[in-house]
Amino acid sequence: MSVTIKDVAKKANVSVATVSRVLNKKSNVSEEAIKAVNDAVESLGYSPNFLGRDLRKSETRRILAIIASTEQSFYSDVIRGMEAAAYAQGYDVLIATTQNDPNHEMHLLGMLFSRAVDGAVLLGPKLDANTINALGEKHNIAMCLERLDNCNVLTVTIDNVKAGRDAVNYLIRKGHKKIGLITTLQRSQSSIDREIGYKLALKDNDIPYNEEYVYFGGYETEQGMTGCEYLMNLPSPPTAIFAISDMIAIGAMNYALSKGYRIGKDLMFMGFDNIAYSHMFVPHLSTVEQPCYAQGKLVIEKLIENMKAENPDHNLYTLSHSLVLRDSTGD
Amino acid sequence: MSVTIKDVAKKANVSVATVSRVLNKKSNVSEEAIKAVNDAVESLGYSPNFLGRDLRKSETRRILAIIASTEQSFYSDVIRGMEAAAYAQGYDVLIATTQNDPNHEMHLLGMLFSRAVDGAVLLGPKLDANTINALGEKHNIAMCLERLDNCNVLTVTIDNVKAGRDAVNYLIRKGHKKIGLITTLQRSQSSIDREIGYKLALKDNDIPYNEEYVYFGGYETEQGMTGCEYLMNLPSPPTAIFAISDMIAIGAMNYALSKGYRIGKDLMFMGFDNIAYSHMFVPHLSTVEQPCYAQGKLVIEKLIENMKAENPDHNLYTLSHSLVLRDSTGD
DNA sequence: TGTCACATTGAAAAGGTTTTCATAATATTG
DNA sequence: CAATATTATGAAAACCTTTTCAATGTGACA
Repeated sequence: MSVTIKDVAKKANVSVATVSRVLNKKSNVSEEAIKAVNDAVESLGYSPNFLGRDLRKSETRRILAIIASTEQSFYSDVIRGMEAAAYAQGYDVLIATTQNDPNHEMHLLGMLFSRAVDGAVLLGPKLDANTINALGEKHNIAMCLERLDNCNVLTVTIDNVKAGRDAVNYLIRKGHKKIGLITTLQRSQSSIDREIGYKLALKDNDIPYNEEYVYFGGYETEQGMTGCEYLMNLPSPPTAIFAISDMIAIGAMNYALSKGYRIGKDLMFMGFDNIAYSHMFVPHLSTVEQPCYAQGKLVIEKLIENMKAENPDHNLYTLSHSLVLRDSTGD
Repeated sequence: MSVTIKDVAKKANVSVATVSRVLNKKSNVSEEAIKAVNDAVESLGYSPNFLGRDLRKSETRRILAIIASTEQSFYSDVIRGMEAAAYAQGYDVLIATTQNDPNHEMHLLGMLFSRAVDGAVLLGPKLDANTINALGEKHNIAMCLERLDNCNVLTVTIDNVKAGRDAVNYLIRKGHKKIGLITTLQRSQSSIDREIGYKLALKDNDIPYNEEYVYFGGYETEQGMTGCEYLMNLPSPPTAIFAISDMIAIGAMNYALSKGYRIGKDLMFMGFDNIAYSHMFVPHLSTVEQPCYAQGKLVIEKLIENMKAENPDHNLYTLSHSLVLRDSTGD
């Protein structure tokens, strides 16, 4: 049916071994044979069957990146970083989405167990730490952007506790004492960590923690609006709000705008992620920026190292974040 | 090294053929054997090697979606649709990005030629129509969201000419005669088509086409700002602006806001795509909505049909769009 | 001339599955 | 009871590569 290495061999009047050698640019093959093979490949329109090749080599040179969905545009820089690192070493990166379904996440990891890919990177897993630990024992798994408590699988992330702490400390330094937090009900470790950072910053400044100031919503802008509405309708509303993502912060600002609050003066906002839109909104949003590209690049480099290593590296790597200050904090 | 079907067979005291039958839920195998095999699989932690399986079956049940990058968040609904259709038939969808590099696009298509996937969907190809036509002759390729002139490859899209025409006609119906267009220098067929629609709408209403009113920029919000600045500094500036994407429109509105134009009154805006942010901005953006999920779903259904078909379907399927009217057109 | 090193080559094994084919055992039919 | 289906099974072929191993041919060297 479709043209195989045998057909090429026949046409070029050489053995399949020689064809393989030419195709893989091995030494010890005559100029003559090289030409004959290349001509045959060309004229037959042959492309090697990766399934046969990969089976024989038991290696695919493909890495699977598993993400919840492609909606969060800030994943795109992480993926660019992953691709750059992978491509530099002759690997391809494939992306698959779980739509937040842990079962589907497990299904996708099946591609790893069944050797359809050489490794997998989880960007915000839905599976629990125990499960991932168990899988990490036997397979090439890494995590990126999101760490998991008690998970000894190679991880590249930022220090979300410190990032939250820095963000809130900045608001406090701006003179605020009543600081709202809009976070998510659906707990990812990063949101938990940012919340811890929030509390630590209060403690740093001897401001008592008030659970009324914490709103639990979702990742959508709408829930940012609702969160802001809730906070501003408290008897003693906050004068600054830290949202654990820019999407949420943008929703929150939207509500505040519609109610006539003067953002950056009466009410300050700090987001997280520095997504493209965060400086398109008027007023521009202050936010915490994490090194997306660098995290993606590093996790792939480490993962590929692990593939070759005797003793895989199961460490946690923490890259550094930074504050980006704009209108919403009066900067 | 790793556990194979042979190990399972040995442990279960049956032949590999029987193991395979159990694993693939074939009939004609005794309850006894089923149990023995399942127990062995469990105790050995066996998962079948997909490379062996796929090679033998010459089928992977995987489809590759090739996109420029995951940055454009509106791809996410298309992908959701693709996944739903694929999953319903036991296929997986893998995503790979080209970062707008046609060479990389070709490299990724290599996975199709080399049978690492059963089919590929191009969402906004960077390759030209001739190349894609040639590839489409021999391989299972489809296009989605973006058609290509003179390309006879299965395509699912909307009628971008009509969509542009509808959008601009709406602005005209609102009383505008001086209408700006912000489009992109980098020509995709959809942007060309929307521009054609723009011209047709003018013609529909006997408004002469004025090339001064057309600004060619990029897909970023920044270029939307620049485009708006250019248009509003014309001797006789437009009173309404159609941008071929919401990102651009948001940038444009951002400029207009900063200059104190009253959006929806002095100056109207119409975007394209109905991205999540388009109703988060104040003022809310009027826009053209295309059925992303439905397009993704249909293209996969048709592509899978084609895989089984004698005579593959190379038609163009056009789904319908709609206007979403909000503040920016005074609605 | 004989020996050796080296370059080039092909036959065949290996990688892990599914599937075909033949066989044996059992059940059904007349 | 004989003849025929039916069911359950395993051996081996097939899928397409890469790689090992042995073999051939060539040139260099003594």
